[in-house]
Amino acid sequence: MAITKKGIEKKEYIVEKAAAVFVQKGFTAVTMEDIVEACGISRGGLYAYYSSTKEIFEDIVFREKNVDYSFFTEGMENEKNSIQILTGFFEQQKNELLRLDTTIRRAVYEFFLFHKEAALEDAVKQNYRETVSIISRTLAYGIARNEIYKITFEDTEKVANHMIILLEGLSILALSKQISRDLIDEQLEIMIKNLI
Amino acid sequence: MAITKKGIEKKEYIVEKAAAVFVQKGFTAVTMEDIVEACGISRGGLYAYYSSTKEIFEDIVFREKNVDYSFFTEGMENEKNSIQILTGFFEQQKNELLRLDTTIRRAVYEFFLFHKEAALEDAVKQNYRETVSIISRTLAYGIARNEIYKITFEDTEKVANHMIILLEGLSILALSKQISRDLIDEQLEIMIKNLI
DNA sequence: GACAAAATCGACACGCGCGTCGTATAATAA
DNA sequence: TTATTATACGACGCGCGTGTCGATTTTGTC
Repeated sequence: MAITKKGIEKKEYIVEKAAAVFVQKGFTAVTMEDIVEACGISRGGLYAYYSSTKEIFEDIVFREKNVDYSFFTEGMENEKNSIQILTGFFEQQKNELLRLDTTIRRAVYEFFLFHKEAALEDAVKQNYRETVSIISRTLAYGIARNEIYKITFEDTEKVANHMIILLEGLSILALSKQISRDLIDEQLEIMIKNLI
Repeated sequence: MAITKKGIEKKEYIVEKAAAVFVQKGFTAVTMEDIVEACGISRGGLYAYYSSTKEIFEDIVFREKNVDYSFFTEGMENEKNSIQILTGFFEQQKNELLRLDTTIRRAVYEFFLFHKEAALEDAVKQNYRETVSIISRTLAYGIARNEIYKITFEDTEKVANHMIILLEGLSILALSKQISRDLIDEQLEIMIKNLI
């Protein structure tokens, strides 16, 4: 069987193939039929592992590797300039923004707009909190090094939230209104300017 | 017939009833059947006016009255404080944010995530541009009155964009992660602080 | 009232996606 | 090899949404 490739779990295989479908069509529009087709397996074969698109979708999102924070931690350990660390992070986010239609993230947005799912919600919130935390610590690090002086230690969390919210806003604009690379650059620049 | 209420056009009636369905279920999940039911008319009756949910949805969005800018224009004409004008606008936006699940806007987000529709896109972009413009002018007005001094005349458009993007980000967070009223207040406050 | 035009109805045939289940195939053990 | 178990298949009946179209009702006009 071409399906059970040596050493690859069937579930992993399904999740991988299904992810491509969700990326393209979003969550709501996807049917079990679509996934059967994308996987090249039978209805029965699929139902043996998953009994709804929601189950599959959750699995995909949970398996998504979390954000990699080593960028921040290593930067601070090596005593790099805080502004450089943040700028690098923004650069990385910008690149993701520009290829948002090739990741599962767009489908996740759609999912949350009209579906409630506590488990997924918790996962996303957790991720959000972690990101706020690491940015916040980086800001504090920058303040301590006198590289960031327009905000105080008390502001770090607020400002970290502010940054992420702006990135979310840019995401939505990128998805629905096709904003330019220049606008993104310009906006990220403003954020830096509000720090130094 | 209870349907053709005196003086109300059939299309208006359909649009009104259908809007409630889209508000509740989003765009993708809605069927013609749903709308037939919501309107209390027959399949044939509906198809005489609209032949797809997309057509109806577009009509709803086009009929949505545009944002009311009199708030800004009147404020400036009466020489009100620019910060007060902006704060008032934010307050208004905040209230909308908090009841986003009762407006068509959430469905519009969903629509744009996975559907292309030039006409609708243009309408939304146009609206966006107008909002940037009026905020930008208000900022310039505030700078001229020495109420806003952390930015210059050249920055007004960038900063206006910045504000709207932040509001969009807050929208998404409000929809998917149930942010608190306090967080919104805190974030809007930061925007004001970056001006004065 | 009588007639024509317009509006409305709802039954119908069709296709699709669903979830199931008996059968067939493959893997494992004896 | 044979027996046992796990895995995979796909046909089936079902319900739902679709778009159509002839029949029916309402509206407008003389």
